[in-house]
Amino acid sequence: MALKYSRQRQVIYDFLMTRKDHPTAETVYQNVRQEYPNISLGTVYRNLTLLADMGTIQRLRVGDGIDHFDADTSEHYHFVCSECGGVTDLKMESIAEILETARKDFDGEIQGHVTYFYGICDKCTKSNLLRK
Amino acid sequence: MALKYSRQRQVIYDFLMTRKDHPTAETVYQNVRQEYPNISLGTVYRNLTLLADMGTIQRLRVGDGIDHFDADTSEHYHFVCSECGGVTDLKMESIAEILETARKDFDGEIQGHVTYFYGICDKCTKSNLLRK
DNA sequence: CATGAAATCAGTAATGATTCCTATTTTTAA
DNA sequence: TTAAAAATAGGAATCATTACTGATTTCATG
Repeated sequence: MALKYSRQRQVIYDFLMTRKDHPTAETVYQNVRQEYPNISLGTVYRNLTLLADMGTIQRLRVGDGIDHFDADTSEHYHFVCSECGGVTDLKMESIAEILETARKDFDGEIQGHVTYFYGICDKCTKSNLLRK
Repeated sequence: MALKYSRQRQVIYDFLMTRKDHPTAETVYQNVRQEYPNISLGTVYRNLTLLADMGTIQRLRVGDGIDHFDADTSEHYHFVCSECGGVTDLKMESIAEILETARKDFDGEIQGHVTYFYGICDKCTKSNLLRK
């Protein structure tokens, strides 16, 4: 039960901290494999889940059916590009007040909310212009 | 390309309209099968996707890895119980203003947002009390 | 430092939701 | 009535993720 150190977990976490694009488990695997050639995909999944359960990292579910991971656990929001599928950070003031709005007329305990925004990212908008 | 009537699609949509608990494809299948015994699961998936693409129904992704469907396409929010996994409607005033908040400092076009709330539903809270 | 129980691992098989494929059936415009 | 287009049933395939297993690593304790 007690957590023991593991080189693999360290490498996975270190890698995730270098990225701001919220990679998937597969992407983490492909990258970590560069310096740790025989790490297994199962180990990547297990450790990402472990880290997420501990609250050390965040698991993002943005509707594309694939889990994304984020080493930044501070309150912030995400934007998903409908064209390239990229997931980026969205710096904005807190919208935590929507919790109060939701609680107004609801029986049951509202503990939190998940919000993400979607549209077309800057990069895709620009490359679309070039294409015309 | 042109849409043709299909009895199966009709039955699927009719069933979905009777439910307010946002069933999954599997649940739709199990129920529709009662009155239409040899409908196939693939047909249910195909039609739910078709209806969602047309905007006739809504596809909900609430983080449990299974798609839920809702015949109510009006603006409203959803609550997911962390205990029983149930998805229920949440009557609350519009929080569409968070789009403006998000647009303030973002390069790229924000078209919409997905928000759902989570916690413990009334039913689970009450049955938890009984258990103590 | 040695050691052994617990944790972790690599590799692979299994799972589960969803999509794809194909031969057959249904719909519908002409 | 008929034939092209759309839809279907049934089953195979896909893909992200989880589970299993025997080997390896970690680390508290002697």
